[in-house]
Amino acid sequence: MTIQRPRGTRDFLPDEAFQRAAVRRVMQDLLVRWGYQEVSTPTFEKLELFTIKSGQSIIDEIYAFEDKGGRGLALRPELTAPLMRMYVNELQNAPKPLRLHYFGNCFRYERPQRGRFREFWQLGVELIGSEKPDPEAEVIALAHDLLKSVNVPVDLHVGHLGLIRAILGRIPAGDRPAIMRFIDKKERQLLAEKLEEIKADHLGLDELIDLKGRGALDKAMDLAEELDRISSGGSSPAPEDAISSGRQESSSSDLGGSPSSADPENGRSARSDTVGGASSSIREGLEDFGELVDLLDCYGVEAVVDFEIVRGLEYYTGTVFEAYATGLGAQNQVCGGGTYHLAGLLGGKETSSTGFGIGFDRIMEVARVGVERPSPVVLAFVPSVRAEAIEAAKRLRRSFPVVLDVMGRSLGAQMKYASAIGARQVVILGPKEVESGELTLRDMESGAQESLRMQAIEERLCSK
RNA sequence: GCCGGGGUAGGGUAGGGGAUAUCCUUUGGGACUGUGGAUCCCAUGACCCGGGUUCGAAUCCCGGCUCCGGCCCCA
Repeated sequence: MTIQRPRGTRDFLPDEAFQRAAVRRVMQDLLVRWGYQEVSTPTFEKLELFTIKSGQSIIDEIYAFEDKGGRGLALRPELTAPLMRMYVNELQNAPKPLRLHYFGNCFRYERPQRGRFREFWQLGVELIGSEKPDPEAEVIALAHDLLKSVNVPVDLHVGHLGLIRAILGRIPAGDRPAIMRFIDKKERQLLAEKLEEIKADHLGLDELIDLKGRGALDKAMDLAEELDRISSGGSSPAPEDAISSGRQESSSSDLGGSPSSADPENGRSARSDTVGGASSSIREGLEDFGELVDLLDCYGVEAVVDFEIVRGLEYYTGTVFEAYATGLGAQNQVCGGGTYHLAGLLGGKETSSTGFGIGFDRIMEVARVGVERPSPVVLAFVPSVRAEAIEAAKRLRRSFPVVLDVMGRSLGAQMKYASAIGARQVVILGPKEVESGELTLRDMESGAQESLRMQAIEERLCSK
């Protein structure tokens, strides 16, 4: 039996490889036009880079291994963390903001299905150094334009995590996993029951995640103020607490005996000097978010405000967004991103960034760029003038792709081969041509032939 | 990790407890060494893997691998 490729990996034959390269080229051209420079990082990294903020369930999906020196390594499961590692290592003193883009393969040990593979490609950007509405709008508009440039029709949803995190901060840590799960699974009935059970139904969580489209923002503001009133006097945890506790709950399933650092009580006492400003910072966050939505209008980007977007990543802090392609079945999310603080976690100066990743394999199922793979010109020759044929091919290759027979075939067989590989033009070289100094150019579709000098052939075929 | 459906030459297929496994296509050669597509001839090439039942398994049974789709999960 022959050796099969590993599960969840793919071979890309010439047609598909060409299409992928064409789509990639269109998108990368656009990225460069927006001033985002390409960078690339290693295929494998230290395992800790990916586990630093994650629990066991995520580690289970990583292709991790030990090298011969006993180092714990991992094939990268995504590219944001490696990019931020690179930033912290080498680019912290570069002028801000930093506009970077990447295209690379990633690996996850998952069950393959449509639009999901064990080796897959991501294209994305990170704008490092700011978190104001302006950079966020730029990044979201860029994501929108990128998808549009390759004719991927999408629904774009933008949300904000500030308020939902504040509300979760007031729910006992042990109940959060179930609640997050119900939100994610869109189990509204179960969510409502659970909120009632733990007497959290007055916090506005279920109302919040229902907020979509026009007017959602104003209502979210109302909810924020209401939240303020309910929690009379300084019991609101700072956003950072909500974030850090959010991390713990999603990464471990046995919260019963988990460290009490996840308990808002601790965070509260440690941060008692900041509590007064906490809820107002939520309002500020929402105001910025409103400005972002206005800016998207300026960019001509249609986006649905959607407070149900929570994203799986724990390091997102404010604005988040996702794009869903129409007509892709179960795996229709093709793009996701938001604003996050990762540099500090990786040992650098705290810096905020906004970025997104596009699932390249998923968009390839619907992307169209309208270019066809060109086939080379065949230079067919009579064996007696092989040396001259090699010389002629060398010259013509400066202008266009040329292939020469290497099978010792007759002229007729070379013509047959040219036809089989779809060559549109054949240049014929034999003793006659060598003598006259003019080559024969044959159009394979019409069968028309003419004698031309080398330069004329170059000009003719280049202009096509 | 769970559920369902598949796996016969490079691609597509027929068959089916018993003889050399069917056909189309592709590939290489030839008819045909100065002009392709057609036709003909020749050649190469397969029962996913392992175990079981059997005198005999590609066929039946079990396990595995893998592909497709749906869950779970999704940094």
